[in-house]
Amino acid sequence: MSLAAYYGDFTVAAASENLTASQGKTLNVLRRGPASMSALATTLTCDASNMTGIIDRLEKRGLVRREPRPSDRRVKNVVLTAEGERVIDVIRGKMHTTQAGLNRLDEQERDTLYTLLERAFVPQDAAARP
Amino acid sequence: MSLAAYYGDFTVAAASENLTASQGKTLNVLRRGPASMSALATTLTCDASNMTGIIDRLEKRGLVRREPRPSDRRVKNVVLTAEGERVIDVIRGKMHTTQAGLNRLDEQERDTLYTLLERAFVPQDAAARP
DNA sequence: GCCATTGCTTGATGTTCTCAAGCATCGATG
DNA sequence: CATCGATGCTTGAGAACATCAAGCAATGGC
Repeated sequence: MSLAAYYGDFTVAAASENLTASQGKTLNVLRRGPASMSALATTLTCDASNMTGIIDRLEKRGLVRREPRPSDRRVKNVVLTAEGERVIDVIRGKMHTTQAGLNRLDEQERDTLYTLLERAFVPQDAAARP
Repeated sequence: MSLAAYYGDFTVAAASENLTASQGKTLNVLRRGPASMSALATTLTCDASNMTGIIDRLEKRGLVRREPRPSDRRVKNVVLTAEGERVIDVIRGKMHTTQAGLNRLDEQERDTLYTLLERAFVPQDAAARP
């Protein structure tokens, strides 16, 4: 199935940087900007207690940083470090299959695809380009 | 990101039937017909030893059956049981978000979307309709 | 100040995932 | 045939992931 191809590819690319799929997805979400633990959990549709462990491991490797949010001291803002940014860029660059797949379409077709996906699946949020 | 929405939805639907995402994906693949352990592992981009455990648990719940392949006694063919078919149908029916998203497109747009996805991501296989 | 709510963490339990190792079968080659 | 490399699956160990219940700290309304 089409979408599985995308995720399989992402998993392989993430693994090449010694990251699990969940860690890769988390970095990918953080590319858009800092987010609280609960916001990450919501986006990745998992329990908040789950994010604690994932962020723990990413932080231990210096890819991510927990910062307090002054306006609400309960909240931890998770931020990509420079190294984290580098790693997620490398991963995205390595997604050969997806890139090759998208290259099979011309520019106008790619635009159409993105527009349709956006309308179908993203009610609230800006579209992310695979 | 658009594709994450699809999988989040699938995860929730699978959980409502007390299945994990991996178990749900496995049943979903088997909808197309029986497959060997290694074929499943390839499709789901994971290790063969991984499938053993997943199929073990699905089999214990009667959703799936291992059958020997007479032409090659090393191979185990994994087959959906009637109950397994019922469960995966329920799950697919529960994917409200995806359904609602696709309903936001008219028929011609859906066709375009499927065609583009197919051309971009599925070189070898028939297209699967989400 | 009280108290329900929210945000995050901890601990327990089961599942997933990967790797290395193992056993059985197959197919080809001598 | 007999052997031997390759293939299909399983097992076991160790890490990560997932979910739930419980807990603590901070918040905001009363």
